Amino acid sequence: MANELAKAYDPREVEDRIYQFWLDGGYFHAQVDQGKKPYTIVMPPPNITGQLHMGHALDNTLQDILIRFRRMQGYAALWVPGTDHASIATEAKIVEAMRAEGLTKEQIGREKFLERAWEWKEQYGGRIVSQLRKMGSSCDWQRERFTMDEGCSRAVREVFVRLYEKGLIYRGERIINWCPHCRTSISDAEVVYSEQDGHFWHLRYPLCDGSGEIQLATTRPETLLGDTAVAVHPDDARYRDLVGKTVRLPLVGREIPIVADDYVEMDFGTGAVKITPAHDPNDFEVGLRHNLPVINVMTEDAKINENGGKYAGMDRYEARAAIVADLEAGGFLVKTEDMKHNVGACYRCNSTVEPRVSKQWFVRMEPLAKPAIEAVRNGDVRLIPQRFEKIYFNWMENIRDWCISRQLWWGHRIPAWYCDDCGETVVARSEPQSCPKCGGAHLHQDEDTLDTWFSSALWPFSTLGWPDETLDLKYFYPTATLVTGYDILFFWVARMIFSGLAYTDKAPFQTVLLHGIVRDANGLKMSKSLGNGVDPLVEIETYGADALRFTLATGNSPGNDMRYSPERVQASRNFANKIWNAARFLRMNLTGTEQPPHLPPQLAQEDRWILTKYNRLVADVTENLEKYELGLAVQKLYDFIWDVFCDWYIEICKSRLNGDDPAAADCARTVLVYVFSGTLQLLHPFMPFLTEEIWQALPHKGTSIMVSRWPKYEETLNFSREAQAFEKVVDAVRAIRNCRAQKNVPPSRKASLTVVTATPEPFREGEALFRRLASASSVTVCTQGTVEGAVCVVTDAAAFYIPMNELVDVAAERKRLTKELEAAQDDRAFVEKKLANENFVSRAPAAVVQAQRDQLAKVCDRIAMLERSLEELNV
RNA sequence: GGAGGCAUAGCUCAGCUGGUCAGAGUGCCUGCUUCACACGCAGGAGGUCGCAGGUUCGAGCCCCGCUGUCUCCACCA
Repeated sequence: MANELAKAYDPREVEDRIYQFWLDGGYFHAQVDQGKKPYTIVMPPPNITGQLHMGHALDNTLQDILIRFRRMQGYAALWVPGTDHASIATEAKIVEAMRAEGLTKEQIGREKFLERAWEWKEQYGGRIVSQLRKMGSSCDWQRERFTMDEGCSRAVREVFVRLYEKGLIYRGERIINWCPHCRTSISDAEVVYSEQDGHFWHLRYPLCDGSGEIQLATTRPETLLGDTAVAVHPDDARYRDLVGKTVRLPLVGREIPIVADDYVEMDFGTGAVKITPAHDPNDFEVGLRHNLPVINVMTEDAKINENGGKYAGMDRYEARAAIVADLEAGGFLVKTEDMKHNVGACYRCNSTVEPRVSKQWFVRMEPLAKPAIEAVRNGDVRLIPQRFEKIYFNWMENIRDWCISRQLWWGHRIPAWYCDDCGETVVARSEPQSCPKCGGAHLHQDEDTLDTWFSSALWPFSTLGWPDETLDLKYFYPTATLVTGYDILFFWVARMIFSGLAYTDKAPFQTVLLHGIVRDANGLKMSKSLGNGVDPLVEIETYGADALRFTLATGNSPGNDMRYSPERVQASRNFANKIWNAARFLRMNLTGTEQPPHLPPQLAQEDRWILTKYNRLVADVTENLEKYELGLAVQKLYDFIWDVFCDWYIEICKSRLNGDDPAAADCARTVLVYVFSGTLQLLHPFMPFLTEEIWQALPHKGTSIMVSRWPKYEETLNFSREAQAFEKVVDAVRAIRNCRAQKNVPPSRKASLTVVTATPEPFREGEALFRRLASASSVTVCTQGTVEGAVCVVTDAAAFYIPMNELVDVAAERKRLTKELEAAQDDRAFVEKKLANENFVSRAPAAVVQAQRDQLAKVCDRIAMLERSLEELNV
């Protein structure tokens, strides 16, 4: 504590210094140690273009809590950090930056573009990493990885080749989601649907034989240019005779068939559907079944192409308007309805996606999904909270093939080459020199790159050396826990699971801890466009990283969203300050010669009380952390530190510390340090900076709290009988304070105190406590007797007489005591009734019944004392 | 269309395997220049744990239904 006189904790003075101290000590680095058990977490790699937001802050806080906890428990705790190249997001940013210079990527070419991209990565890739340090993240920075570094890239090529060789990767003309703005395909998972106002245009298509027309409706009339059929349901009596006939496509003039397909819903619209195989996923399927031609009518940027006749060159919405106008003019438009419908948009740029047939690479999912489902079903991978398993199964069981090729430059280039001579496709780990089929020397590589998530899916093992059987991989893999938001369960978690199983034969992690989204104080999602995001770095600057971490860990249960409000961080900051001041108090009372604490043989009752409570805390916090109940653990620490240790134990110790018995003062000091430093250790995973700073200033062994040994529950510290006895004293102090407060007697006004009790020991020993905490000028403890004309306070264990004659209003006293008596009698009746219930006594566990009996005895004692007091008042 | 979450003090939320579980923070009220802390101390008010049933000796906690609310999946043109 460099600035130990400061009344308030100043995190800005502490945090960077402490972080550097940890770095210098090498405490973050984990290595293979056969004497230890491994505990591994791989960090969800943030995008290199990204900046730290509250989601990262939460995610990394939870991970750091777990990793620090396990490290202190003696595990070889490895937290692998890294960043993701985020192909589509990064490429978009670079393209945007180039536009400011008046350049397009096509102008400068692939090679130059990639140079720029790497420069960009060098410039900004470190930003988020340094922001993570501000959080106190104890990652092993020596192992920091990047999804496009040599090792990860090698893993990507290896996986691609293996899957291809197994027939699990194929290339084909299929309908995919196309983003006209990003100009690339995107996967199903990358499409975000939202309801929008639109129209439902009812059209008539005339039959070629002149015998009439068929009516149908569409929300996208511009796709009419690519229609190659009209479909009706095979059971639909209305259209049965029309199947096999042809219609003349309005505006285009093409003759197209009417086909029967049970994809059509008879009850919806007119029961007839125009079929555009090139621009609708369902129509594509229909097209396959009926061997329909596929006519692509759009360009990459969603303009009508040369197949669109006079509409060629128009933007899709422009064309829509023109076509509707022409249909109307041609008498083909029956009516226009308003209709809300779901429109898919690119999750990156929010442009409306255009389904489009194109040649792409796909991963065949079904064979991969099966073992991934099994791994979760049989418990090899556990999701927390468990309800996400259902969501996971639902997705995995209905999964479709994964489109993995992207028409982007920034990313892992697909390791496929095509022979210019014979057209052979060669998939290989490295560039082939000649065509294995025809021997030709001219090959060119596929232009596309892979979906970012293809490389992220390998993250748990590619970062540990896979495909090589490295020592790290053997020791640290499979990883223990994966911590991430439920929002990327499909994007990432699911894909890691099937990837791990497919390539390493092991599930990549045992437990997935899913957390929710951090929302603003009003419950809205934090977003750039709303401008309601709270910057974690600003919060750290204002309140400290520990306060931020504490806020994010508190009151948060797995899988649930949380709200972030300034009041909550302030409360956390106040808690940090409370701890700081407790430490100041200890420092002011230490002699400077203390050794790391050993407990003295002679303990006061309050020492046994606090040690018992502390010991319970050790057990509880440890258990909570092991069960991933981080929010419960931190709540218990808060309660113990503030309500038990500070408000009671420190106050109680002041008598001994300021008294004239040096042995008693030593004893108090020792227990204070013992309990406090142990508590700091328990709190360290949550508030690492503060706890380290204070721990260093207290008597301690070892170099850093973060590598100190996690406290253990000790049966020898469990003095439950004495602790219970002391609770009676605490209760008494509360009751006396309560009474004085009700009568508005200031603490400065002392009065003598007479305790009448059947169990005098704890009260005799607690004499000093009554003087200090209950404004007693003197304390007399006896087993019987009364004090006339005194205020009487009654607890379960004793009656307390405080003579303050001038304040005693006999009538008011009688009323108060009567009220208390009635309440106690109600309690007694309640418990008696319960105990009178045969079913309860016979069926409830013995301990529960006994607890009720004890309760009854207590209430009876209390009633007796209250009755006696009332009698005395009447004398 | 399918699945799920949430509904507990004015506000924000905890409450693990049913039995001192009716809690915390914040806000509010009343006192306090108590020698660590006003980012504090002491005391207090405030809830039929969404509604209606059921299981049980006993239910915020388990089951069924309903209402409100949020989310995810599917995508009927």
